[in-house]
Amino acid sequence: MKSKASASTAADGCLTDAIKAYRDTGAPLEQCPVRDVLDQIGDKWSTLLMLTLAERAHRFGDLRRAVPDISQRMLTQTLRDLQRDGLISRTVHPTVPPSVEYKLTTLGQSLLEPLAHLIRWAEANHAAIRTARAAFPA
Amino acid sequence: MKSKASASTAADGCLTDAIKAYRDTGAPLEQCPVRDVLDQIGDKWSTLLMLTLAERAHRFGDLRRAVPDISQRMLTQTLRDLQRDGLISRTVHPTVPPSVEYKLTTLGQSLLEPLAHLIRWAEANHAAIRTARAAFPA
DNA sequence: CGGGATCCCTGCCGATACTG
DNA sequence: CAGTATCGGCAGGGATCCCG
Repeated sequence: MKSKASASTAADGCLTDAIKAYRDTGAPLEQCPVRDVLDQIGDKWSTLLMLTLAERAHRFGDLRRAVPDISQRMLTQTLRDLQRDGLISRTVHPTVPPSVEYKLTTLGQSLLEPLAHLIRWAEANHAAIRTARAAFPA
Repeated sequence: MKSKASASTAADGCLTDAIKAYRDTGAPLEQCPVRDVLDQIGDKWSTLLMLTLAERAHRFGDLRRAVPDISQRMLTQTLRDLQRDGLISRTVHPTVPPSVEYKLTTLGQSLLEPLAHLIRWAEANHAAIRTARAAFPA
């Protein structure tokens, strides 16, 4: 990595290496890990549910109450997608009425750490973004 | 923060605090910093362009070549949105033919650091995700 | 309680053509 | 070269109803 004497950490150089290295493989761009992961966590609800489950395991109804503005269709679907990718586990307790518990898997918990950085950045810089946005001409 | 003796870092506790603290303010959920930022970087091209610009400043055509599968409509639009949020700068050189240079702002560069964590996670765990995905019943 | 099935609409995004 | 303008598909996602 060429030194750039910038204020940031080692982030600069490493970032695009990932993309370029992948591009050089000739593999279809759609399978790029960065794109694949970002597609998943970039949807409307995944991250929010991950954060909610980071707190503690939740039942279906708990999640609805924790994220009031999600439709149960999207709740079901997002949970299934997260489970499909191995980020959360789904446990059915054969009680009556049924009870289903969702919790993060080890893989899902490992995602929390990079997410935490992003969230801290969001909180720290949200004001700056909103300011820039307001100052921008229509 | 209650100790949980989990394997992860201090991530767990801090994460949801952000959401909950915001929820408690009674402010509209739509203005939650986490949601707002995620909405922006979660779209199809923003992150990819940020990463490309992390390498070096690019002209419009350079970006098209660097990200081959983006339409010029989305390139224009995504660049404008990123500029609007103060993440990149747009400099027009009054040459003929015109030349426009895009580069990260300081704010944009600061976003690279949390993004780098996410990308490293994506690279490290992409295989696990694909495995889980393949093993999941239709 | 925890979903599945269906209807429908918005807006994201691609393709194409045109301009300074 | 660096855009703008317009059209159109279709997938993301909400609302509602139904079921074990």
